[in-house]
Amino acid sequence: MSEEKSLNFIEEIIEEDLKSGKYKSILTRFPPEPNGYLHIGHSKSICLNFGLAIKYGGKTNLRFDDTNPVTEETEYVESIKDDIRWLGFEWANEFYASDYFEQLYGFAVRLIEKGLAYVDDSSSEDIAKQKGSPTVPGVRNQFAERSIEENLQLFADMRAGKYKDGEKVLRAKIDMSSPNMHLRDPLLYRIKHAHHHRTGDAWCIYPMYDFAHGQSDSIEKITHSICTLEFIPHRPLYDWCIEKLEIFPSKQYEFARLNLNYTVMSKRKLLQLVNENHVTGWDDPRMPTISGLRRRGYTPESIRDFAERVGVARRENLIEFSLLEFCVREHLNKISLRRMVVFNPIKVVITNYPDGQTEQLASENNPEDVNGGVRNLPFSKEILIEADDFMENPPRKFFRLAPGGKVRLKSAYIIQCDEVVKNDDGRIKELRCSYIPESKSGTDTSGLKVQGTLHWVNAADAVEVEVREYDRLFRVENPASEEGDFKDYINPDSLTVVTGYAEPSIKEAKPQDRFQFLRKGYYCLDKDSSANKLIFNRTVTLKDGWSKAK
RNA sequence: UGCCCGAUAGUAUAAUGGUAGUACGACAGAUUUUGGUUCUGUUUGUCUUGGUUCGAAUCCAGGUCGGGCAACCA
Repeated sequence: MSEEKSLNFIEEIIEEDLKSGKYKSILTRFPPEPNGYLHIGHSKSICLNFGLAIKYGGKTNLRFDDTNPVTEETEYVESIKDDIRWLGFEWANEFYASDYFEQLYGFAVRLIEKGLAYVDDSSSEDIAKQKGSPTVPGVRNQFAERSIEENLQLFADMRAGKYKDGEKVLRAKIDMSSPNMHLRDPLLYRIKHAHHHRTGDAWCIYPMYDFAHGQSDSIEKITHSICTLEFIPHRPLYDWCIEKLEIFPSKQYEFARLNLNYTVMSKRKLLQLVNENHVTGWDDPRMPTISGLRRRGYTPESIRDFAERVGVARRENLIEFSLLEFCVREHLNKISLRRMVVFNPIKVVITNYPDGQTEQLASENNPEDVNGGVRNLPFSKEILIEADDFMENPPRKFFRLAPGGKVRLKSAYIIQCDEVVKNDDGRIKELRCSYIPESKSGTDTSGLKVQGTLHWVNAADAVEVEVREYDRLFRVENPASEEGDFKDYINPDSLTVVTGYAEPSIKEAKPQDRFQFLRKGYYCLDKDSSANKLIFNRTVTLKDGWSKAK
């Protein structure tokens, strides 16, 4: 009750708009261009737009901003819808800017009729030149003097396909000396004889972003059109179009996009990583794409929590990856099944355990979940433990196994190391230990206290699995801002493949299952798995206080 | 040397003229059959210079620094 969460600046605007009666309810939109996969940065925008509508009882449209047929594909449309649904959001309507092409054409005609737009025959080089620079005003050319009738005819001819790509454009007539470059007679329509993923060959002229986005918002009666900071200078043009066309006044608000350290967050760069095979695809678990994070084992809940925690403001930011890791650990800790997997095994022979005997020991599936149940672990004379968990000459505060020392095997017995058997080359062959029969987990009457508890696997039942351990994709915090090519900063060790020896219950793993490999990290089954070869992705390690102390 | 946006602990984000708070990180301790979890504590901050005011992170002015803007991309 008492914890009143403060509002971000957009929520403040919305609450004010609702309170003043400006709107009875709000309508937002998420407007991706279908030219790539969605990434964690988009998830901030998705959570914001959908989250706002949920919070204030409004609705959100999904609108594909598909005004450039050259780069856009249906494959991307499908992946985007999958990702949004997976994140847990439902859109009120699925729209496309291309749905409005006819209407947009009409808007352009209206502008021409008002003397506010003209057809320009200049080359793109000439247009750029005439625009001037931020410090030098632009100059208007003779084409701006064409009559309304001529412009109407020319624009109709553009649509009819009488001209080649680049021969003509439609421009707004605003102010060639505006300090805002976007107002120096911006292009409204260009000719592209290209096949569109939805309208096919119906059109050969396509509206530019600035003539499509705001009007699409307006057509849908979007109340709050939320975009990123780089569109701030577009806002006067957004408002200009709406004002001159006298259509529903949607309003644009800008927030700072999400940046995450040790990765890149631009579709162009991510596409390069895919195309040049630095990763295996858009859903490579090292990618910051939503599909990559999903395959890596991230949960929608953790990503939504992350989006909530990073906040919404207007200043540039670079979020630490550790925050994302915190969010996913927090969720996975609650839901994942505990399993024991040894990565770098050494054999332990329990000398006083009866030959040929195997017993089943129950172990909780998840100590965080009282209803999680248990599974059985076979235990016998020969088991495997982690090589790291034994040291012949341990430093102080080493809570694991050492010659003469005692340690608990998780959910099993306390053992004591009696002898280290080595190969000729001096490497440890096996540890010979004795167990304390009355120290059995749950019925321990030994009275012994040990400092360490180890994970282990019964040697005879160990299941070999492939484990893919991922590390950050880049060696530097902000690859995009480094000198030279961002790809020079790729971390060569972002993927390490190891073999794990898992307890037998791992064979029941299903694609949706999430595991905590005890004392190691969180893992999930990868889609590359087959019946006789299980492959796990490491989502994130467990926090490790010991390796830091060393 | 134009215009626009921004600047609060290491990183984010609050405080809306009246006690600078929260989260993550880091560090220390307690608990623990995961060196995990949980719990407790500690550390570190208003870019700068003036002004307005009883009182400024907040308002005003100058400066500094960072980002954006001159695609027939979105």
